[in-house]
Amino acid sequence: MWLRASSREERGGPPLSRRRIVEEAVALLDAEGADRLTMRRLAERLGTGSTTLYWHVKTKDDVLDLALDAIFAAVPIPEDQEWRAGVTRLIGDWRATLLRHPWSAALLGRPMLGPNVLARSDFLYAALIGAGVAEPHLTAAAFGLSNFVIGSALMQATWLVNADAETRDAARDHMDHQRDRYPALAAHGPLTATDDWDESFERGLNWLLDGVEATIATG
Amino acid sequence: MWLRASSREERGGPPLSRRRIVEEAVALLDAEGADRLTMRRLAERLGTGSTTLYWHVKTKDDVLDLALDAIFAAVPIPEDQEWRAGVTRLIGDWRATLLRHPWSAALLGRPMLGPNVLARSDFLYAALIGAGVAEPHLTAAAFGLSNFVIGSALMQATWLVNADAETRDAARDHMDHQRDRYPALAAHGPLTATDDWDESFERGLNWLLDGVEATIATG
DNA sequence: CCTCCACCGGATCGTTGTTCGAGTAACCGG
DNA sequence: CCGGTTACTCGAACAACGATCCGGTGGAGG
Repeated sequence: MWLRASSREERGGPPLSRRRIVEEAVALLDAEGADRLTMRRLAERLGTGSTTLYWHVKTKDDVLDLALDAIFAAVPIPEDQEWRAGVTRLIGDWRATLLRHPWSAALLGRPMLGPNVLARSDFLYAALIGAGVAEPHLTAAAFGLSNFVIGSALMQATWLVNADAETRDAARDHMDHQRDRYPALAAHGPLTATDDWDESFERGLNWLLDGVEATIATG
Repeated sequence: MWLRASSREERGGPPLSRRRIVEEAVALLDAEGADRLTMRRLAERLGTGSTTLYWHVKTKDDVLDLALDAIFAAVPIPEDQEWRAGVTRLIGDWRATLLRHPWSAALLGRPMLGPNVLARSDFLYAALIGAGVAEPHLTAAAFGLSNFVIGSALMQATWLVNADAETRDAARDHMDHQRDRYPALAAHGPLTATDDWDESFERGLNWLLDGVEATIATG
């Protein structure tokens, strides 16, 4: 009796569930990064055996897909009346969430079909339609805005979060030593400490929104 | 003598070199995708033992970094006089190369410091500077254009190349069954067969370029 | 002929995702 | 109260991976 398998309390809290697995996966990813996420390590944090996870989840990729969608729950769906304010807020929060979980940038190359992502994409389309954006501008606008925020977050996460200071310094030295080969890049490129990611993002976003807005009147 | 280790001809052509390894890695990635690239399989295609590769290359990540940079050799550095034509051509060829090697999209999350990438980034900065774009618009323009093409290629590679038809159909069904939950998305979103990736890309790119151009006169 | 050194690869280690099958606890109709 | 079904757990094991160790091998130079 007393030698039997550990009770629930000893294993740490509530029973295992897909929900708990995803929660802990996000926490693990936030704390240690993408390459440290292992089914065994994840199970250990949950106080269970590693193979137990496969009852609730089909593969590790499922865990990643679920974790990726889960973080977008933190992106509020705007309620602004003015379309541009709403879209700006959505894209900004979208980017902030991606940067708050830098491991997510590396996962953007997989189909995002979770409910949180779909709901926010639906808002984007609805906001643009409501603003009077029609095809073929509509698809271009939705794609352009999504792709812009994805690319921005991916690039920034790569350099400012995922890359350690050692890598950044090495990159700086690497460019300094080849200053004559890449003159414009060395003088004005990134890593020159004069760049402001947030401001650059906002400018680019406004260029896109200006272009979208210009298509409304003219059709 | 005749029973000794295989001669060079039997092992397949020229001696091993970092150059040949990268060439074969790109060929393997093109043919079978990113998850099928293995040091053992790569060595097999080269007619050598797997551990031999580690003499020419430090880790597998090095192979990926080298392969990623290698494909950008196919992006010509434009010689247009007009800055906008040159930038448009560069970004377009950049995108075409990423889509021709769909595995590259998943690797965009790692620092790109290879000579081919740096040379083309340098051209982008030089073209913008030559056009009269000054800070803070310069960084925003270079970032915006790069991030836009990266995001676009990543998204398109995800859906049209990496995802098999089965996944695409499943996604379509998934959205059809939830048409009431995501009305705008189901009616106008991607995968509705009315979307034209190339045209959408061009429109978004022109919105960005219009915005950049507008900053030249006003400063 | 000998020595050195760039280059090669078999054996091996530790780790990973995933499967198999034997378990156990809780519930349910009788 | 009981027999059996269902939901869930997990140790052992497998195949494949990236990487290292260390003993080779062959050609160039003295």
